[in-house]
Amino acid sequence: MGSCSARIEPHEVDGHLSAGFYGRDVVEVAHDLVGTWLQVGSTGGIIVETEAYSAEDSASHSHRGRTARNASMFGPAGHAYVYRSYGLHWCFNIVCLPGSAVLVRALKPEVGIETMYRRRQVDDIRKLCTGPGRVTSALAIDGGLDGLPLDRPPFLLTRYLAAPAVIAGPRIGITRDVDRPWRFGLRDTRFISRAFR
DNA sequence: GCCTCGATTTTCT
DNA sequence: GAAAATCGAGGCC
Repeated sequence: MGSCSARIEPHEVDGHLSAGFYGRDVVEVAHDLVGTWLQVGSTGGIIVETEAYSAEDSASHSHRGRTARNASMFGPAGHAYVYRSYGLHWCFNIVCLPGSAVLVRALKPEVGIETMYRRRQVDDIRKLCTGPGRVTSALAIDGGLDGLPLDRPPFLLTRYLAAPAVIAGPRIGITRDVDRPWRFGLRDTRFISRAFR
């Protein structure tokens, strides 16, 4: 049988990004997610900032193995990992290879903007989805969505910008492995949580 | 604009 | 007991 022929995994199915897209090196996926469309229910926008966290990375929740909180990081690629940060905020991640995930840090708001203003209680569009805790607040993401697949409602993740200009730099808010340039951002946008150096 | 501080869950020492 | 992949408010310049 012809088991030696390479099989090309499609990265999109009916417009949705698929398991073949997510099940790659987390740094590549974090880079490639910049410029994609993320929608949850009626709210969403363009992903403009991400960070990669891998299994061999001491800044990652998965570094010391599986716990109740991080179990979704060891589940299927293309599912959500949602965790509580600093006891208050939720953070939304996209699971890649086992023990790795991409943190979504910022969106450019595009749809459901009035709903997002109502949820966020702010008057500045840059405070809607600029920052990981703000993204989950605006899109109503909480622990109830932890572990769910991203290729069906309430999620919608699709390619959007054709050839986004992506820049890279060190991650934010971590104390270990601080020098890895695993934060990615869209170059020409004001919806980034902090400037790249 | 900058800085400091406090809220609260999860994990580790 | 303390630190962590954060945010918003209040004080100051």
